[in-house]
Amino acid sequence: MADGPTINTIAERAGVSIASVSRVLNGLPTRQETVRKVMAAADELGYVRNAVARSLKSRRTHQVAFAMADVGNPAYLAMLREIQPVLKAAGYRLVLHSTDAVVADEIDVLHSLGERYVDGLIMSPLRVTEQHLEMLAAARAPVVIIGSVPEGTRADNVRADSRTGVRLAIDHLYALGRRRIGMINGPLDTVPGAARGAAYREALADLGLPYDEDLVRIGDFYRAEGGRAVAELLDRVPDVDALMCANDLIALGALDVLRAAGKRVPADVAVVGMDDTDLAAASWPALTSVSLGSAERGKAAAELLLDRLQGGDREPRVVTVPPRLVIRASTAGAGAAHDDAGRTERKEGGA
Amino acid sequence: MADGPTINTIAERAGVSIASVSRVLNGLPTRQETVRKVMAAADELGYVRNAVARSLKSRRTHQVAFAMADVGNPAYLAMLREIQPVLKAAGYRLVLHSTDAVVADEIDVLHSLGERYVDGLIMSPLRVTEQHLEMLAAARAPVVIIGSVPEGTRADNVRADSRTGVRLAIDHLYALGRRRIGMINGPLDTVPGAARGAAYREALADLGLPYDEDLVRIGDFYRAEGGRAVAELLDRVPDVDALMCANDLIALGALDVLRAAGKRVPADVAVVGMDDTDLAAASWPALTSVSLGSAERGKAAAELLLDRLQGGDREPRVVTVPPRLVIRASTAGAGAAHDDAGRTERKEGGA
DNA sequence: GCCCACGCGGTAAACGTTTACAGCAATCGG
DNA sequence: CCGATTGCTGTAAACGTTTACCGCGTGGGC
Repeated sequence: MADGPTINTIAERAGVSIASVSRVLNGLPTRQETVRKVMAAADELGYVRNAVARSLKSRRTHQVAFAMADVGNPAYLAMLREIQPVLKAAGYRLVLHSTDAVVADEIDVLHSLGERYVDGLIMSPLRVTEQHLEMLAAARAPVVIIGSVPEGTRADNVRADSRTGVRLAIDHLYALGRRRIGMINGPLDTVPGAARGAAYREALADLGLPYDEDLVRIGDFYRAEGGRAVAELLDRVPDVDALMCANDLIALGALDVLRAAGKRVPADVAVVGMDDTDLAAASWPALTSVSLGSAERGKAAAELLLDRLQGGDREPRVVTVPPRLVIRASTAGAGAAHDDAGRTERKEGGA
Repeated sequence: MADGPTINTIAERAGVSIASVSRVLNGLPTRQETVRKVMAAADELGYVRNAVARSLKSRRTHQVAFAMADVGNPAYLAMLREIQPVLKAAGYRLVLHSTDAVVADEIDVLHSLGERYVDGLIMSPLRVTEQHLEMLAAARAPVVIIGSVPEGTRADNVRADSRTGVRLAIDHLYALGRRRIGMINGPLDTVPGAARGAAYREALADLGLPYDEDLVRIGDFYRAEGGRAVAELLDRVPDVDALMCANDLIALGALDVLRAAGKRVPADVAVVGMDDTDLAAASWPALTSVSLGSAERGKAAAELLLDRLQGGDREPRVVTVPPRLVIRASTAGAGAAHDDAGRTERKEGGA
């Protein structure tokens, strides 16, 4: 492999100084003749700029990190799908971190910003601890947080509005005549878990429905756990007629268990998921799901970060993406509301 | 933010030379006293090593790139999920490229290896062109290809065996008594498309079934396209009794269309997908699917690359991951073969 | 015909590390 | 008691760029 050509090799071959080579390569004003010679030499040698040396001098890596809680979670993937092209278009590479929602790993990522291998970071922590906030304040590079963060945190922030989202779903169920509406939630010490639980309670209250502890079960944000929680709920409240699930995976678990228990969906029990992932459209019956705009949030986060990287020191900005209820067969009855091809068309929404 | 501390700042503060600081930081033999002073200074200053400068000098970036054809495709995601932790454990960061299966983009990625911002690359091209091979030969860093590559290519290579995979599926359908077995394939100029098409033909021949052009439809590897192709097939061959789909997305499209056409699955038409993605377990009826070991392939690729990065110049190696048929309700009848929790347990297979 | 301005291009320093080499003190063997 | 060895440490050069600065030659204005 012979240790590729450098700017020096070119300079020698073209008979000019390395400064000139650099200038040509960067398109700075240079005499035509010189440009020609340098270009020719570069071509012949198959020269490619060394990104590392460049970064060292220019203090810009043209890399951005995205720390996702879980590579397996389709909601984060939806973000990733949007983030990637935005960054790419702006000439940034994407470094992917998976933190498995482990706080220590997230802190690690924030700490590693000090190594300066990226120009900025997009992060979506499930839990936000005191330590997160400290590290955030001390961060050596701009950070955009996807998810809610306390008032006054000095970081750009993109939020979903799961409160309104849950509200949309409950109203929908209510309008369908459901009155025994259960909730299957994830851990309450997570940001989304807490928000969704509170919103559920609030929505019931506003509709004049009683809050019944037996109707609320806590599991984890995964399919098997969700199923387990549903089984528990069925045990206590056999006549439940609707389930609000804190995400789509839980809802899939709910479908599994309901089917096994001989309940018809939606005739006996209507099911609503959350995040409107690809799985919602793939399942059968297709899941009604509250879209929290994962894609839009990803896009917004990427754009905020780019803006901050290019622009200067504006005040931190908060973007809130409105939720949207996507109605499918799991609530809308036998009409098999065939929304079909999954991704493709959903282009409304977005602030 | 004040321009973070460098090795120089520490040296000054600790009253030693920068060489000593570097030595301490790298754990090279040093007097206890010196170690103490340096560590203290580093701590007080909140020093973090600059990765870029480090890379420049050491010629190692501790980054590896993964170029996936499509961030949306669950098969690639399965790879990603395995690649990420392997790299992380070895101290490498992951740079993610999405090429949208566009040849020019893939070539771009190969070319950019010359920038030396990564130590190696894992790539999974859908098509392999002459240009790919040229660039591969000239690549400035080790590359592992996931997918088949011509004999004699000097690159590590991880393959699926879709030939055997298709065979498993067809044999299964045959054993269930199906004789009018259709195939919905992706483009024939892709590596997997070609392989799967040929394998289908072969499998039929071996079973003594006639090859009927009307039973084969070509679409693309997506859901809507898959559905369209199935509709076409139904039109020509109304009594088709089984469908071999070239991937799970196509199979989902098939389920959509069959349902709309009033065909029962599997009673009237059995459906087999391929790749055994999460979607297969989520759909209803759950899809029988041929696992081509995406996860295993990802893992193997990462391990090959690491080995090459650490070890020296061994001969290129080819790893083939055996396929596995995962039987679910879409072929196995009403028994609703509840394989449930999606990921979690499937731990067999793997070479 | 001089001086100044201007356009180019070269020299060298810097970015923050790692590391070869040399120097120096202390220790050991003879 | 001296030379050689050993154990640490400091100096300086490199890694491959970008860029501030300076010098040179040309052309124009007076």
